[in-house]
Amino acid sequence: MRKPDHIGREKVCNNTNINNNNTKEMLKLRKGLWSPEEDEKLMNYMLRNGQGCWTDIARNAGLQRCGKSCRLRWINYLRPDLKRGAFSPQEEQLIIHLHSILGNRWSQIAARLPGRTDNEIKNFWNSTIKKRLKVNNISKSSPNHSKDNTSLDPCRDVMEGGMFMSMHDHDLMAICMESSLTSTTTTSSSSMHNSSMIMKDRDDHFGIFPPLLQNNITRDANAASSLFNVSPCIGEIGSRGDGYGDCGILEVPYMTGMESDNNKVASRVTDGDANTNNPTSYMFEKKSTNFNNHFNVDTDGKVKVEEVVGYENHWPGESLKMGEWDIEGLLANIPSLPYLDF
DNA sequence: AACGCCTACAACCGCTCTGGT
DNA sequence: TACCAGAGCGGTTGTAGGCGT
Repeated sequence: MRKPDHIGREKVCNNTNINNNNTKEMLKLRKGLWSPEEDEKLMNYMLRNGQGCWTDIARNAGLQRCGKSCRLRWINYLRPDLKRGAFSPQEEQLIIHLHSILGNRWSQIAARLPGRTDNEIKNFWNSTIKKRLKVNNISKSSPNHSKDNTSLDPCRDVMEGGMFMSMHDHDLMAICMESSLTSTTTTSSSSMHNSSMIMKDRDDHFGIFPPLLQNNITRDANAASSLFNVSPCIGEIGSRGDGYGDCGILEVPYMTGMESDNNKVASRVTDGDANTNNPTSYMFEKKSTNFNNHFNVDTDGKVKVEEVVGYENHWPGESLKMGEWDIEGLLANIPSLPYLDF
């Protein structure tokens, strides 16, 4: 990409961490691109001495760089365990998947992609994935497509456009699951491409959780099922008569606690319909004692969403922040993570 | 060939967090 | 408890190189 700045720019490093008494030293600190010589110095020092105080490393390695700059260079470029090159499709999907759960927590996402750095992932997201999703959304939002008045439904737009909206960081969340299928639909797996699982908070902020991408629906749905402690399925979601109905959205008023919350509705996509082996059926199971308040199980055993329900374990005004979630715990249980073949 | 626009990504910047005193 | 320094994080910027005209 950019050529190394061999000449070197000697500027004052604005690192606020630098002791103000070291003004003379600061004036010598270089900024900008690293030269091969600097890389070699830092690499050699790190391999000999290992990681320590970055300010000391910068000084002891004979680098006219601030510790912060050295740290960044090591982490993002020099580290021996870095995996160079383009992101594989698997990595890409995992990034999308994790981003739907973690948001812009690049370091946490990077921690689950061996050999990749947060900076790399962040750049990849901002330059490639974000744009691609935007393009997808625009192409799906053509006049012909949007003349359907249900397009006013943000959930539908988000899902059909394949666009990702960041999940609101706080408030209660509902989970929506979209399927272009109905119980009577017979489809190939390709018909599931636009299926998404949406999280919605009470302010109608939506976020996909997780995004169900082409050819990955089973995997992602399994991830979701793991997060929500899913048990065997008993029915297939149908539709309801309101704005969400056409796309078969399941709305669950509150999701929390993940493992022990009795008030959640399990959801899952299975490899086969319980009756028909339809490979693309959404299956739901009652996890709540209030299940029948929210869903009707008809004579065919099909589940229909009837109404939004109250709260068993959490009163309506109670808010929950993403930060309070046990993200580590959640991610530890995602069965789809091992699919990455590193 | 020259020019301009676009993209990818390295690096910077500013902020928060954390641990030590 | 307050303060400080270092580490770490996420957002943003700058620019080399690719690509189209």
